[in-house]
Amino acid sequence: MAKMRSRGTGLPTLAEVAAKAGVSPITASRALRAVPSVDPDLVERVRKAAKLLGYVPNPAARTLASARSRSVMVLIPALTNQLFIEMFEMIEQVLSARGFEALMGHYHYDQAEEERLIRNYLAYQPCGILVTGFGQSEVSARLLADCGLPRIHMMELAETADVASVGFSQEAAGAAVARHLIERGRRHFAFFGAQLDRRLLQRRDGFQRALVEAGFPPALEIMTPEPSSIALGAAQFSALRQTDPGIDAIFFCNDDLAFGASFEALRQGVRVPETIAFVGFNDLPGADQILPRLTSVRTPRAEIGRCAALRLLALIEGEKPADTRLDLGFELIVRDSS
Amino acid sequence: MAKMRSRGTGLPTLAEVAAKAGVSPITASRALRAVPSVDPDLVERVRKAAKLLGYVPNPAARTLASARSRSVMVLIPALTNQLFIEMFEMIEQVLSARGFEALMGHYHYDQAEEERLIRNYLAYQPCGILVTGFGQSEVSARLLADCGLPRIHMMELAETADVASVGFSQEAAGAAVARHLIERGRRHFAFFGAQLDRRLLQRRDGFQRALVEAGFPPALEIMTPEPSSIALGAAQFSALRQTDPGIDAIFFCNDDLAFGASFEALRQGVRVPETIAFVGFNDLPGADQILPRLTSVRTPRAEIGRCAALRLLALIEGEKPADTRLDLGFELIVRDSS
DNA sequence: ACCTCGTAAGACAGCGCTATCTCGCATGTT
DNA sequence: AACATGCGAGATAGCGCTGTCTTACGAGGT
Repeated sequence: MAKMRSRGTGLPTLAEVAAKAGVSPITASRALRAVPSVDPDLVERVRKAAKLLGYVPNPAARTLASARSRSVMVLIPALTNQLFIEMFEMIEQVLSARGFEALMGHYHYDQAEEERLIRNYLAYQPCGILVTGFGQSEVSARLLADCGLPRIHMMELAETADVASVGFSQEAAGAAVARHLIERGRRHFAFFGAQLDRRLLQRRDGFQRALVEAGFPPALEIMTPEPSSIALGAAQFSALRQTDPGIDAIFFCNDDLAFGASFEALRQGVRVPETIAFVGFNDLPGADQILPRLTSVRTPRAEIGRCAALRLLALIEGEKPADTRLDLGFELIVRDSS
Repeated sequence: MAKMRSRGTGLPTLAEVAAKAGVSPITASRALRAVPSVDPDLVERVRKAAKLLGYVPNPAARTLASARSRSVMVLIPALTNQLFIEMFEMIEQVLSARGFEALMGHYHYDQAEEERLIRNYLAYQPCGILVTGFGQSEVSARLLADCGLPRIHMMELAETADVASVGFSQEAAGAAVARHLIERGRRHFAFFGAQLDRRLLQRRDGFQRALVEAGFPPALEIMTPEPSSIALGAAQFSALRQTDPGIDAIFFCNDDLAFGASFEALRQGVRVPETIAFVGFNDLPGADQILPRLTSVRTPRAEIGRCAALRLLALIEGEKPADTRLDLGFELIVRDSS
């Protein structure tokens, strides 16, 4: 019995479970993996033995033997944006309900870091990939394509039909904001951007295009590559009031910028929406509480996470993808700030 | 050479690297792990070959062979509190700089979920554990103790010297807030709590004790087990104004509650700090921007993450722990709200 | 009664790596 | 010169599990 010593962690091995159930290790393995060709009675016995011993399969051994883990690589630009947390939590929930795990990595909106992450996580032999958007470096894109793993891009919609994507049209969202502000009688527009990732630029493009199509000059762009934050929004707004007091509507690329600007407006006594209208993006918690309550674009991040995870699991299980593009839309939530 | 086929992911194996460098696999393994007894020239050659081929070690094989991974289990109550994100990012940074990885799990402040997580992650054979606080279930505590892995508790300080901890005194922080409010001439206190985890209760205890010691009656406690949020803070404050208009100082267990209350106060025309003083906790982003700028307790979460990770790595490398308790303190940031 | 066939259970090997033991060689000692 | 010593490099085995092949056995056909 020396061969059946427990693992260092104190967890039992499959062999011990098999011995307890009076079957061979292979049968125990099959029973626990729900391989169909096992006698239901034996399955029951093995299950019971496993539960009794507190058996947890060794994922390292499993991965090594099968050349495939039960983990899904999930790549997220940053953890500091609540947006991605909400998306990720849904992904995790769907995966764990089906016995999969999320191997989550975040790269601070940095392509090089994303590339390192992909390389590292590929070594874990994940069974699928969920990745945010399409802004990868060329090397990253090739790594993702060459590994041949099922993969779904989230938050953005693919331009071609050969890649699966779940998200919404960032451009359409930007355009919707423009139309709303025009409808409210605004004439002098600004766009506030930070971080400057791909999706933000798409929103801006949609916003500008809609303005131009309606006969307005393009909006003033206040852009910075630094991360979006409340303090930054306040500073940007303060600066704008100095340089361009005529602006009567601002579209913020993210709610936190809008929050900061709202605080600054209150401080300076600038009246929102009378003097200037604010529209945020994402409808983060607090948008419905701040003064004035913020008009914002509600993005379906949780639903994106859920659908992307479900579709990925379908691909992993060998299903043929029906639609490769899933547009979950967005919703403009009009509140007091516009 | 059939034995040297690449892995399914397209990544090369150690054997391929070794062949390229003209050494045995075992020497390549040692060279890449920086085992001292290898000729520097060979190390160089192996390194070069590995780089050329884009070699990434297979963590499953490594873990299986050595019965120990390079992963550290990191347990966090929730991802929705920016506090823990900041702590986690520091942990990750320290770990990855030393070639370790974080195996992060969050349990929605739920003991049962935490227990499941521990069991699952133990199967990954991590080399150490970073865990938030001391509020584990008995089973979890036993699992953690029995696995014999180096472990450090974060955010809270241990009561006994046999467990390592890095944090600050939540009680002392609560007491400091009480003293500050008393000093500001406040007389009628309330404590707003949500989530009701251990650390929150410690803060409350410190707050109440300091009030009583100064001769005041204990503060009115507005507590709910639901998660802390901006909307909740607004609702709690609104309710309090109805039931207890005489309260002239509130200590919020987390800044988001204070944010919500600040919005509601603005909406209702309740003057802060003239009519009522607000003190938050954690000094989250935005506390310095909101109206009025919020007095809050700045907690050293990033530093806690950094120190905890460094100390854990020291333990993993076999060092004897000097201090088992590391108190990183806190700072009361007095702003306009009190 | 004989054979085929399908199904359930086991045997076997091996995933990619590292712990451990072994060996060869250069160095130092008397 | 004979021997002990140390050190760098290789050989060997095995981590815990699963893919694949093999075997045992009962059912069904003639």
